[in-house]
Amino acid sequence: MQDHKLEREMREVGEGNDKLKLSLVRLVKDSTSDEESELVSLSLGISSTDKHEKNNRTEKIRENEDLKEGLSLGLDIRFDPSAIKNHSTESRCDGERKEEELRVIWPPSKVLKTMRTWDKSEASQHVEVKKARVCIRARCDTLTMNDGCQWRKYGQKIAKGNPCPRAYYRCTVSPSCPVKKQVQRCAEDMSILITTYEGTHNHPLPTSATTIAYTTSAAASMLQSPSLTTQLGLANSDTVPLINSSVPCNLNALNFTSSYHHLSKSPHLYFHTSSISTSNSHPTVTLDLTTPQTSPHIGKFTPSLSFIPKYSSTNVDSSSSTFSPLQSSTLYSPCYGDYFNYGGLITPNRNHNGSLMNTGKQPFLGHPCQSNHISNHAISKQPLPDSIVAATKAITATPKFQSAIAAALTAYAGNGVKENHDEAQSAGLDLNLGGDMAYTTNTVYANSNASRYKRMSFSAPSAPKRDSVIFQPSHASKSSFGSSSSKSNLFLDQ
DNA sequence: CGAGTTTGACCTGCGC
DNA sequence: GCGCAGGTCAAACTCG
Repeated sequence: MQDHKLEREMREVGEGNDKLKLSLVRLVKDSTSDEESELVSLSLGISSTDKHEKNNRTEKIRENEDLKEGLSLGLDIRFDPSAIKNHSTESRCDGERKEEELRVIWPPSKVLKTMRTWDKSEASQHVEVKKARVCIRARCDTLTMNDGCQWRKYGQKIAKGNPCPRAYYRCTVSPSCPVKKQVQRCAEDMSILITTYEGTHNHPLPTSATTIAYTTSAAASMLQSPSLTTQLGLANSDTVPLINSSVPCNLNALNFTSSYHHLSKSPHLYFHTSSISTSNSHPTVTLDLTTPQTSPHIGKFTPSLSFIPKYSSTNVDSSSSTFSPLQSSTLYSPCYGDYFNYGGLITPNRNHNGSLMNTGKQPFLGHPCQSNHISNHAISKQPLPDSIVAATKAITATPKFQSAIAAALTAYAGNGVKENHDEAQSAGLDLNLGGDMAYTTNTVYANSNASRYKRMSFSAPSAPKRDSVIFQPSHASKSSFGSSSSKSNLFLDQ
């Protein structure tokens, strides 16, 4: 009976991707409303008119449509000193005002120049917002991280102190989009890819891109938080590690939408290995995703816990309405399998949105540091190993897996999101981003009418030890997972 | 031929 | 003012 219900829910989720997305957003909103009284909240471009919309079907439909089109998210920081000033003190009961207040927008770089005459006394009190950046360090074997956006390389330069060239990319989703990013390998550890985002997308994003947008936006917003920077005592050239720091800030978006509830329950965010730097007139939030999650605060919350997908090969085949990892051509990536499973896509020789990069026959002439990367042809034409297919089937056929997925999804997308949400919380359930996020993003891909996303998918040569599913409750003391497991951790290794 | 990359030249900010 | 370094431009090039 119970299993039957779970299976039905699984199918519903498979068929109703939009439903899940809607549910997730509703979940986000619920969480936001729960915490906004005590936290500096980040709307991150998501409307928070939660109290009104519950009974407003029109609003839901519109919201759902917004999701289909992709959210307009980015490192949005509205350059409004007064707004910043009032940011943490004003009442947030008015959803519209909150949205307007919090969806801050970065000025284009050229506008920034003209803003440098802005009241410097004001600027000295707060972290300078004009060139705030979000830097993400992650182990990645590919040229770049696939963040769902469309980028065009416009320059490459050898930076001082690093033999690896720094590549400059510009967002090309919209011709006027000011967002840029820099990609560079870490000099100390070539396996670490450092991606720095700067600017605000002024266009709707593919939903897959909203993931990183959430993160960067949240981080950048945190950077803008006067309260936070005051607490940290940030000054120029300061770099403040947030490890073990009990700085209360609501970085909900960092957790992406999937595990949002988790943060909502933990007003204090403990960065595992992140820092804020305000040096070089570039206030920068660094999210270090290269360190194993052994934080002593693991019992509380470590954003990277939810940030790091452990179930890397998740994929949803909407056509067959089954939840089947590796079923499509979207496969494990050595990069995103570890840290950024934005749909399980990697683009070793493509740009970040899958359009051809360094197209075709042109040999890769980059720096030797990059030469060890897998070539496009070597990967993209590699057939899916039978072992992976077999593993996939084995995984998906495992009752534990199905139960776990179903239970987890039920908590998010089942009837009565809030109730299930609370149940999941009470059960200590942390639907780890690995499964959840991959599901979300792959849902997008599965439903996307943009063929370019489908073209992005390709087969990786192997997926060593990555085809495991780990649903890891964040509160170790709590137990019970779904209906089939009494253990707090459920590991479904193949 | 269009899209995208490469790469040397150029621009800009900053410290001395 | 000068030099350095980061960042950007744009012509040349490759590829499908």
